[in-house]
Amino acid sequence: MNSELTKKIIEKIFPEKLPTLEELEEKYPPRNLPDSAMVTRICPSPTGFMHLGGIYMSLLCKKFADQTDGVFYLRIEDTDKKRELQGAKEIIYSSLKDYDLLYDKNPKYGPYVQSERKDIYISYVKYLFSKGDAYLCFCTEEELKAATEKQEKLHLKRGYYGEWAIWRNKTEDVVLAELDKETPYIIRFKSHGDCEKTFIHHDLLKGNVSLPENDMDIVILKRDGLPTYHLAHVVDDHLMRTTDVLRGDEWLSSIPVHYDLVQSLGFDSIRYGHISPINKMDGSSRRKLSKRKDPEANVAFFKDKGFVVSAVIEYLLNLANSNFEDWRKENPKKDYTEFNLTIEKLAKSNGPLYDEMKLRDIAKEKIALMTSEKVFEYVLIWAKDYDKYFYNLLNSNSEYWHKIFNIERGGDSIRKDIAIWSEVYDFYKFFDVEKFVRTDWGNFKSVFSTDEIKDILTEYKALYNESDDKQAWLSKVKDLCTKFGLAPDIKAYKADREAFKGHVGELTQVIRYAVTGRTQSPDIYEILQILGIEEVTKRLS
RNA sequence: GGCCCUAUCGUCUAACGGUUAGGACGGAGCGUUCUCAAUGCUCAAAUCAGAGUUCGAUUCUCUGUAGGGUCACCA
Repeated sequence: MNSELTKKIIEKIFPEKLPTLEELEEKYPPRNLPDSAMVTRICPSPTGFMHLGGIYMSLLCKKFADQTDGVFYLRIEDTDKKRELQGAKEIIYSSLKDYDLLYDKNPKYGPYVQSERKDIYISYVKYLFSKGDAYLCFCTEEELKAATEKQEKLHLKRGYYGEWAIWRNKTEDVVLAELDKETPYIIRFKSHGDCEKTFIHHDLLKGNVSLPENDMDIVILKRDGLPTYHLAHVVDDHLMRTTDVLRGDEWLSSIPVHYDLVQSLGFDSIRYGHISPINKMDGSSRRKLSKRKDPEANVAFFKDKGFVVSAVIEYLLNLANSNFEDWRKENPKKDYTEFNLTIEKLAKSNGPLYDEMKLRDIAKEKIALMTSEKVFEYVLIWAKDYDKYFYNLLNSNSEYWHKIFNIERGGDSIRKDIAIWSEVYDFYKFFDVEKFVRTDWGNFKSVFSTDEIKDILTEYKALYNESDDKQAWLSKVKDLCTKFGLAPDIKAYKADREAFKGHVGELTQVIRYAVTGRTQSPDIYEILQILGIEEVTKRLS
């Protein structure tokens, strides 16, 4: 190696003013935390929307940090400027806020946006270059593509390695000549491994994994002067003093590269845990939740639909540690933050299938535990953004809607039929007096004829008294049963089916259908009470 | 194709090498109830296949099979 020429190259390709490694170490000192504290991070790319998997990962990282009095931080990985989308960063910030995933913003370890840390990466690239662990590569994309095709034809491993790494051992004067010609270049890492040999990676989730040593001369600095993920994340995780990296298991196979880089940079190695992503069934095969194909991959989906945030969180927690469900059963009122998440119990099998039924069940459970005030509050917030008509309706008569949401709430048998806020209006639509259309009896199935139904309604209208309590109300209904040949109670009917046309249910069905236009509804007495005598009379006519 | 990961009811998963293989969601049925929801009870439903180790294997080993991941100047 000709050190004079090397120096010349360095002068040519690296800016003069760069922070030195010593300065960086000093600027980002080890964190003053107990040994057991976990420093974790979530590193999304601002490419469009917040993925459910991102929330899942953040939730786990934050919990582990919180449980150990550590630190959870957010780093925006925007080194691919081509894929970056306007406003995407803001979506990340607001999604994390929605899910109450507060992250550390201590400026001491910032900035937390990679494009603002360019000089730092270049310093390390320069360091690698100076020690002979990096080199310039002047290959064009066409050349690389041609090489890959050739490798495929010969059934060889694809990539830039060994004898295929044609710029790996070029002499300085050749490199300098290309630089003089201003040929575009990238910087590659000079790998140290032999892919025939293996080493053991101790994974937090998967245990000991035997992997081949790295022999790939990966790109560390791209043509646009920004680092690749591999280099950037290794540098940042070190300087930000990260202790535990939890990430999708699609990264497991790049561990050899990262390990090689860490060694070469002289960093302490940190712990990695590779988690299987959430899957979805696509025909007969399962696949990762896809941005393009699956609306539920986007966390905004859950907001749109009106899923309670805590339900989504608990669903994810349940996927992470299946004992969460038992804990929740024993501690129905506790906040999920009190649950102790453990790495040992983290599901290490294949990615779970997204199960909306299960999510809905959790959501129903959550809503059932709310007071009517809370329900009102949540519905209002949802409707404000997604259903203006309903929003105005709620505001115009909030007392009325409070009563509606209080139907069969707080007693022994709490209703559990609302899972998402977008279903609320349809469920209680018949309370919308303005829009209520007179019941069409055409499809009504009953033991009674049309004339009999008319009679029932007339008689019922006459004896309905708004001030009756539930007992009085029920006994009046039962009285009417006798008159129309129905059994006042079901037991009597079952004892002697021949003696009656049916039981009390037949009669309440007529009333229900007249008042709500439906054959199914919550407690009919409460509905009558809330609608008020005037409206009831109108609907019974 | 190379390398890596994974394999228990339909789904999410439990089970120091010894259990009638447990729970939850979903499904079915019954009871209760004015309908629905809820609730209570009951039922159906699984260890991928084959070898090996062992007194004994869901659990350990190997082989096969199947699924998933990864092989970018994207993360």
